[in-house]
Amino acid sequence: MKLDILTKTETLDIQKTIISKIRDLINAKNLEPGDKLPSERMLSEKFEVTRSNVREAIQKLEFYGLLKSIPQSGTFVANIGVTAMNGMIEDILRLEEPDFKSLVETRILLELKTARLAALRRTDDDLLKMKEALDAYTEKVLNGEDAVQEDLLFHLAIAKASGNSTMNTFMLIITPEIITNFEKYHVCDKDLAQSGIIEHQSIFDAIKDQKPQLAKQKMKEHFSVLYQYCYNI
Amino acid sequence: MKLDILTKTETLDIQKTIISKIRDLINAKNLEPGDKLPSERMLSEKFEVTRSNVREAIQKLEFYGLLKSIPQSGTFVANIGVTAMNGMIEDILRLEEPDFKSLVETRILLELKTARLAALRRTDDDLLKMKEALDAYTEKVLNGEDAVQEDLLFHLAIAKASGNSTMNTFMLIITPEIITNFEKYHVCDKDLAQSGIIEHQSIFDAIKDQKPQLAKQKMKEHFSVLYQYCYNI
DNA sequence: ATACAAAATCTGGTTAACCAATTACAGTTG
DNA sequence: CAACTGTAATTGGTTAACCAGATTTTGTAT
Repeated sequence: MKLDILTKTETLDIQKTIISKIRDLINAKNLEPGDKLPSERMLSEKFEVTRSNVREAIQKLEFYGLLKSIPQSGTFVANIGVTAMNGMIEDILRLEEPDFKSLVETRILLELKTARLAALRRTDDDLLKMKEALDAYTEKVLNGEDAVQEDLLFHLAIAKASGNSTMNTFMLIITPEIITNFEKYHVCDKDLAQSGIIEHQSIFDAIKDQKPQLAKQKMKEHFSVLYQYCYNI
Repeated sequence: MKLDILTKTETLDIQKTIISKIRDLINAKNLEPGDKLPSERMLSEKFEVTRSNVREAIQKLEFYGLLKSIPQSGTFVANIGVTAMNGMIEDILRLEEPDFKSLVETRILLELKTARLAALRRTDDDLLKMKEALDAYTEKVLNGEDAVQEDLLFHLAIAKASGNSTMNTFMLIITPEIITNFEKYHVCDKDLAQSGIIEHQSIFDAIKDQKPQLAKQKMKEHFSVLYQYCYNI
């Protein structure tokens, strides 16, 4: 029986409350970029929460670039004005958990772009890594084994070859969630994997031959089935 | 004079070392999805680091969906096989800090898409919020004041209206970094802001009239100057 | 031998004390 | 009076002890 351990949702609610209180405080005190916030201890006392709670809230705002903590000195308002600060905190507070449709939509957007960029920028080393991932995938499928992981690694190899570190990071962020949802909705079939070999090969060839438009086109075809599927869930 | 406080880079290096040791351990013990890792205390002893260090490393791997901590029970390998696990950890370890070019490239990709989606999906409430942001921006510019924040909030309002929570989150993540770099490289001029009024209005109208292709086109024109600029840095 | 119950142990999470660097200020000196 | 210096208070970060729930082990009765 649960007694006093807070659930993840409750913890998140506390965090959101603290964040909005920090926003109110910044507005009330008219703090501008570079100004110092009250210390963590004072905030925890003022808000009647633990210092850990305050720290987590600050770290979240730091992740979104709104605050900046400096050791043995204090926490400061980042170089963003109050207007943007208020707007962004509002957005952060209202952020929903990503739904499957939104994930797939974003993945396709990113993958079409990374395929195109990879065709333009891939190094020989990138090509080698992609070939390895492609071969591993092909072998698994031909053996009739599950190849979801190898599929995924081939796509991540393309993202890396795109030379865009931001898109690479974003792909890494959404990939595990995509996998989880794939398994939940049983998206991947064996016959899909079979046709996947040819499609992957086509994408690889286009990138190898440095044909950006073709690479994008082949990636689009690769996703066409998935796209339809996800819009019907 | 610095004595024994570690810099942020050193802390990050320790974290990367721990992450790769966790990967080695998973491989050595052939841990599969659902299997339990040794406790944080054991790991900290085995790796000869503090438990805090181990916790941070685990939390990072949890962020990327590779591990899952359950209170009073243990840390478990997520539902991702060893192959994908190894590949993703390799990618995570090699992740670079995002460069400005990569940020702008990604922003443009996202904004073209969110503009299009917003034209398709915007609610009346979305439209109202966008109008408010647009008016605030216009007023500032006409008064000859700096309007970077209002500019940004208009774009974030579009991202929200796109109805895609993942893209919305990604926009929030890159926005502060974009601002910082804008200020560093002095990207925004006053005359840019002037022409920005007309461009923003065009984008807004297209979204209001639910013309996705036009919205995308107007957004593209809005970014054309920026695009050229950033590729010359 | 088996089923069940109770206690000891182990777990991730939380908290409060502690750390060293910074900062503010009072005191001192020229 | 100004510049400097040493000391005390303040800061975010770190650590070790603690918490309560989960797990395993042990003991007991059937």
